[in-house]
Amino acid sequence: MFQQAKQNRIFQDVINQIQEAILQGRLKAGDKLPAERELKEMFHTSRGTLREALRVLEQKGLITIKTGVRGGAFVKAVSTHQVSESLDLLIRYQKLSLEDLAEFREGVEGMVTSLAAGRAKKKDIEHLKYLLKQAKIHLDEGVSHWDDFISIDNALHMALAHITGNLMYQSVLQTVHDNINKYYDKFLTKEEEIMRENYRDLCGIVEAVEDGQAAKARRLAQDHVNRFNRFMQEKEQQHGKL
Amino acid sequence: MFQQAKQNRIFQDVINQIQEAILQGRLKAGDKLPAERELKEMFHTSRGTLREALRVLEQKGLITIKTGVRGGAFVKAVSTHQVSESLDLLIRYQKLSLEDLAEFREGVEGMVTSLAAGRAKKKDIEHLKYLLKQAKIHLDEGVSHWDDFISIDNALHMALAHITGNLMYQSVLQTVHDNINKYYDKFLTKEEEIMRENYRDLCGIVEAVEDGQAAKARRLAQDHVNRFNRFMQEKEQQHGKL
DNA sequence: ACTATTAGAATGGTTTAACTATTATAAAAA
DNA sequence: TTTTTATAATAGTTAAACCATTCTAATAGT
Repeated sequence: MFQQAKQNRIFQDVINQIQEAILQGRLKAGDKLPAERELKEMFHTSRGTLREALRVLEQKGLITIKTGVRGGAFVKAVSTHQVSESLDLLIRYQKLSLEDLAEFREGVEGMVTSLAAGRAKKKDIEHLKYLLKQAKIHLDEGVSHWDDFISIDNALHMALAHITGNLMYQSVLQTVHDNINKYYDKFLTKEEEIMRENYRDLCGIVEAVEDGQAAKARRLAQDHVNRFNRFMQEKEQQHGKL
Repeated sequence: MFQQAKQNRIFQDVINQIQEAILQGRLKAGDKLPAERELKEMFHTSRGTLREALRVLEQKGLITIKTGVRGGAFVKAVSTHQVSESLDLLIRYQKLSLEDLAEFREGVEGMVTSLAAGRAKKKDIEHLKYLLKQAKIHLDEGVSHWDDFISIDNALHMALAHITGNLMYQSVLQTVHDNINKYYDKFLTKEEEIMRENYRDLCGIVEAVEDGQAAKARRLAQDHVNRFNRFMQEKEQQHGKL
């Protein structure tokens, strides 16, 4: 039920105090914390203990530390980076399979696209079509522009997440993309036919979103992601276990 | 493109070496690392620097540290805990609105329940029915057992996530529950009628899962969560902005 | 012989004081 | 005006000691 209160650890108390200050907005992104030698006085602790606390806060993604004059600990804008990193650890430690991540992505993209279909404004549709145009350009340039094409594909999915107006979907989708893209790179063969198929998918999705057809948009998005996933899993099996 | 190579930081090198040993399986869960005073010799570094590295590894969830004789740094089984923790941090930092969180939960519960409907084994169904029985008991005990009822409700949703066999859904749903329950506590009026309605929902969901009706299960789960969310948002508006 | 107490040792937690490395800025030189 | 150089502020590292916690084994009491 409860976690053991290890309050004997001074550095933990320092971590808590600084973290709370950041989460409550008393310290804002970009703010500079006092120098270590000042902080140590403020917390009535030693420099070593203080530095252990700073290391943890750095690892949590709450601060960055720069050396040199005018250096020090600076408050960071918390981003999805730490979530991605811990997810990456899970995958590398083989607690989480690529299949699970892919299945999760399929579900999330489906929901996102379906919500976007109900909320897209005229300006949003324009932006989606702009991205489609970019995708077409890279498609016409052929398989050498595969990477450009893929990044437009990702941008389009993130644009859909943005249209939902729901930050949670945006963060989660960003994290999933960060992690799964590494494997796409490893397991996806770069063929022009695949680019072509995916381009057709994207056109269909944007059309359904424009027409407000939520169910259709969801289905298309899931199929789209699913095709990617199938290609990848075939390749993965050919490679054998890693 | 590339991250700056801050290899001037010795503790980072220590972190990398120990982390790699864990990820490659040279160090297994439960293994005990040498004592600080030995490790410091092995890495040709000072105890302070070594301890900064251990703090980071601890924060990453790769080791735990115990004091006293026979204490030390023990390799942990990597779990979803860190993903949840960093996601939690992101949610709190972004001050994610109740509406966004609730909408996201609705989607995720829908997907989870739908997947579970396609995968539930006989034993899983038995467990779900056991939970239903518990819920019924708390329901009959009346509104004084509201908290017990809610925790069974949560357990049932997590059980469904477990049935999917997909760790990603499990950790994400756990995080969402942890965060949204704070609001439920604050904004949900504890009425017997609400308990009764929710119990009916749960029965319907389990039935649909048992019959393998994925689409129906999804709809019921979404409606179920949606009713909770509506109740809560009405209350929130009565309270005014927080 | 069994149990309760106590002392010791292994281990992480903290402190202090010094030294090293990095870097922005200001002073000096070209 | 530009380039170089010196300075000072800052994080990074080291070493040695001491404190706090906890397991284990020796001891004492029954």
